[in-house]
Amino acid sequence: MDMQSVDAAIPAQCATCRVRHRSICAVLTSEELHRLAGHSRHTFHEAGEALTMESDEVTGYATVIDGVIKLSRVLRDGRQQLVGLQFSADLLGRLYASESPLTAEAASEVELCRMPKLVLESLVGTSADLKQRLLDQSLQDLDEAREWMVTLGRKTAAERVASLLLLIAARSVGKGKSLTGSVTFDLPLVRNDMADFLGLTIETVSRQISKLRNEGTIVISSHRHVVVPDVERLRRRAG
Amino acid sequence: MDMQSVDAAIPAQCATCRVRHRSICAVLTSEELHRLAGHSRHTFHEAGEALTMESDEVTGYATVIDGVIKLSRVLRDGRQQLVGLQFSADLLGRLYASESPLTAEAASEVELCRMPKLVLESLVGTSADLKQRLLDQSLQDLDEAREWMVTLGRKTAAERVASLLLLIAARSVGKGKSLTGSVTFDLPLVRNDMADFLGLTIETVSRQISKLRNEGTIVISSHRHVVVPDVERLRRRAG
DNA sequence: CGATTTCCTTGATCGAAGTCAAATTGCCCT
DNA sequence: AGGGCAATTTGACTTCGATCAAGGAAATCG
Repeated sequence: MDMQSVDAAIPAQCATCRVRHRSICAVLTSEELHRLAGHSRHTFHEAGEALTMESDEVTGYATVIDGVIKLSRVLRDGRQQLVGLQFSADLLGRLYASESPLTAEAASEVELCRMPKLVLESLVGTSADLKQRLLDQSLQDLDEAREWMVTLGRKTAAERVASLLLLIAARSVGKGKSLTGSVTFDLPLVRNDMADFLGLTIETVSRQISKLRNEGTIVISSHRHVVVPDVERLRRRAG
Repeated sequence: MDMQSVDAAIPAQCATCRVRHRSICAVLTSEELHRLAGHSRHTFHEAGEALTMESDEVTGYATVIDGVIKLSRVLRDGRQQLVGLQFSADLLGRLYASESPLTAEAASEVELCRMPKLVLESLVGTSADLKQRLLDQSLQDLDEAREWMVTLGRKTAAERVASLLLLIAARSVGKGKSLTGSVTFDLPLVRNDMADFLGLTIETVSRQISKLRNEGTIVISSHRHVVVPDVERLRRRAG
């Protein structure tokens, strides 16, 4: 078996996929890829579009090709809390749940690769590698959720904002890469979303950003573009 | 193969185990049980004893036989946040981590069934059922962590205390059982632990408990014993 | 059994973040 | 380029929970 034939065996739509080597598809054999690709299709969504509502029946999963997705929960009286962000290559959807425990909403323009619920689930049943990958991913998501519990429970407003900037900075440079020196990125969230992620009000978020800007920890142009001249300094501000 | 011979094949120490049918051991074959039991031993710990420290090297996992364990993270300046509780039958330890991301401390008297890291991990590699079970568990832990993020980010002090009482009440009646009518249980946490779980101070927790007591939502005798005459009413107070 | 320590409650005051209100900025769209 | 709208910033004031302080109830121990 030479490389040529292996490559040829990959579905056409997967061969050009930008997240092919970082998504769950990275652990699938070409045969498994075919099984999945035969039922997959790409969809496009604009910022603000709801992708899944709390308590909705779950009909499928999706890999995030491009864009950022907000995961949130809402209390009966309307108070909202973001509980996670999903970036490029992440898998969207609560595995095995018949109804979604969360609301998923596009924070930016989003491209998804959707697949039917049962197709992915049966693949999990037959591929130990895929199951392992999903286990690793959910353990890491759990670590991140607990880390964020510390932010929500014990940090000041300024520390929370700094923590969020760090989190987004880390994602924007790419998973696994070290975060040092200076970083530049665009915020995928509007102030309101930041407030909902941080358990604060929009006014408090704005004031804390101004404070970080005034003390030189960050430089902001046009509300969305952020420059962090010294990541270590921002990290100290994050508590 | 008759039932007698199957039962006989179970390790002696497992045959009398109180959590045998609820812990990860429930999905193991008798052969796998033997592999595990050969390297397992029970340990006993008193309230307040540290079981694992943040950044400690992880040498093993443990099933909680009896008692309650606090999982926490501490900021450099000493602020502490509980990020989870582990009850009877739960598995203690972050799978695959070489160093613990959390501190684990006994909240009450605790009995553990300890097993070496590599023994469990190799069992996960060979048993699809075990891997599935661990995946299900970590997905559920993630759901709970996110649920708690809502509590920490968006609820008032009174709602947080009510939420914690509900969480403990649900665990005390047993997983999967419905929680309605009236419930009675003992708090496994002192006020200080409650405060650290809720992102509040001990004084605020005490005041909110007094408030819930004065309005008749709960009845408390001797600081630890709680009666909830109407669970639905407590649920409304939890936001 | 009384002494000591730890845990819990309650009161008085303070401060960080929330609320209400009013600019200001930037973006989209003819 | 200008008008309109949504997002953001900033200011004035309020409030909820933190902090500081004291006293009371329970568990622990000699």
